[in-house]
Amino acid sequence: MIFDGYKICVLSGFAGFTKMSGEIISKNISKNGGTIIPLPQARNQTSNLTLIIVPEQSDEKMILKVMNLTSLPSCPLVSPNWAINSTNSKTLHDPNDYQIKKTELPIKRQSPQTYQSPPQSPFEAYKTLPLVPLSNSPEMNRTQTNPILNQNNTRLHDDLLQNKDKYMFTKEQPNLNEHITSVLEILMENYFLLRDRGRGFAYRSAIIVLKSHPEKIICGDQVGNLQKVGKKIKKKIQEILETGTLKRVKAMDEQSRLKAIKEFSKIWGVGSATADKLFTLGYRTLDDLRKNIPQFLNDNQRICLELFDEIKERIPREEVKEISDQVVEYAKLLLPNKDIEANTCGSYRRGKETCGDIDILLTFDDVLENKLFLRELVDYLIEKKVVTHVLILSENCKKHESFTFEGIAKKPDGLHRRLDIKIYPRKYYAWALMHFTGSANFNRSIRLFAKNKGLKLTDEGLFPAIRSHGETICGGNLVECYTEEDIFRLFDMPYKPPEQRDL
DNA sequence: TGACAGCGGTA
DNA sequence: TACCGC
DNA sequence: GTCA
Ligand SMILES: O=c1ccn([C@H]2C[C@H](O)[C@@H](COP(=O)(O)OP(=O)(O)OP(=O)(O)O)O2)c(=O)[nH]1
Ligand SMILES: [Mg+2]
Repeated sequence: MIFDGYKICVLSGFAGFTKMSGEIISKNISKNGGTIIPLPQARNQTSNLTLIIVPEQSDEKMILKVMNLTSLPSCPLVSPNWAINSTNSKTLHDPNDYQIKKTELPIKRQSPQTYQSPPQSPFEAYKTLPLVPLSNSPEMNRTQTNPILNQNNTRLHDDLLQNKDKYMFTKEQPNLNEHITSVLEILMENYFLLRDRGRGFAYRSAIIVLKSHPEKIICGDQVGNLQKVGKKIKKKIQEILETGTLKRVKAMDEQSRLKAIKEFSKIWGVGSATADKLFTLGYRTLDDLRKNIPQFLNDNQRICLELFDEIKERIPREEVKEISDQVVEYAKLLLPNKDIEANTCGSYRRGKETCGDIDILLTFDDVLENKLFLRELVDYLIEKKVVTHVLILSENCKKHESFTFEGIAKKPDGLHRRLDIKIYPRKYYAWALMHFTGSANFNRSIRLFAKNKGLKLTDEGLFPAIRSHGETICGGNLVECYTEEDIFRLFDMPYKPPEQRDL
């Protein structure tokens, strides 16, 4: 193990080095024999540390502030690239070559290890092979396995680790038009709440286009002929650029009906229709609801009203990981002989600092033979006081292949948090991972792309879509994919890391 | 003038 | 089918 | 609201 004996503290979350990157590096160091010392402990025993990994762009002042120390520790400060390159090449690189500060290292230069050619990731191997072209041609509806994807890769992996170097430092392609989309999003939400689905869809489509636009729009004529942005929306953009807001939004803010509906619909299980009904019954605020709980609210809606103040809070990334780790630990305890692949998805996987909920994907073989597993896991989590409420516990009734839990969990002294667990058999891993990583708008976008090619993309695969009057009659699986890269390749698209799927 | 992603659960 | 949420 |  290349990092054997190394005690390393990883500082992240500043100077352009994200916490997610820090987590990935830490995970890799542990996997390769190193010991990660968390910051709180590291503070008290800096002399015990072999080295500290700090952001490439950090300086002394920032590091002192993050570590809450008055003077720099004696151990070397090393760039994350040291760990990345070492793990990638499976040889220990000399930390001296990666020092952030020029202080001489007490570490002695290691003699180079016996050379091993770095094992190519399956994805790398595909790179040199010809792409399988997509087409609408009728041959497509034959169930066929892609010979390229079929070659060697049956091993699942946490692609977060596999692709770390691909995106850890890749420049994010952030939404350059947030100044516009943030306003349009309010409009979109309002229209959906008012059940004006037409305008809701219109703004949603335009927002997706604007968020993907590689250029910041600062003047009206830059809009040009962006898809889905027609005369009316162009005018709205113009107004936003001039005034920073929209008269239409201001006017809507005055509507007491909309204001109340918006409030009510934040409760899990309460949508626009129920919210509207509540308003008609005379309710105006959440407190009105709490004082006099409407009879027609079901159990789940009541639970989520009760816990509203806690559930509404966003969850710090660290806590998402803690609860995930708990859930996964119990899952593995329950099926000790299974090789369970666990991924925390949703906004967590996309690298967000805070998340609306916790989305856990569990994958293993023979899900069908373990129909009762999710039920057992949930019972176990309830017993262990991790899960406090069950909202939905279901098995995919038609085929009994995938399973979903939606509920509420918390850590011992923590707030109540929304928790989703999904279980899929291995053959759906890549599709389910992509689905559950989102974002929802990213899914809409790529699914529409597939649809326009005569295909149907779901959490279970890519299928030929033979449609008659909106009905979809589909044949078998189009192609097996084992990694998200495989899926992007199928679409002939460059791989997009999760953090760039934030549409 | 229909579609705007595609799916499962609940009532 | 309407509604709701992932 | 926008597009095919
Ligand atoms: O309408 C939806 C909602 C969700 N998803 C997928 C993508 C999404 O990323 C994932 C998890 O859903 P969630 O509602 O938790 O969204 P999130 O992206 O994790 O954001 P948040 O931070 O609000 O949880 O499920 C969809 O495909 N369609
Ligand atoms: Mg989520």
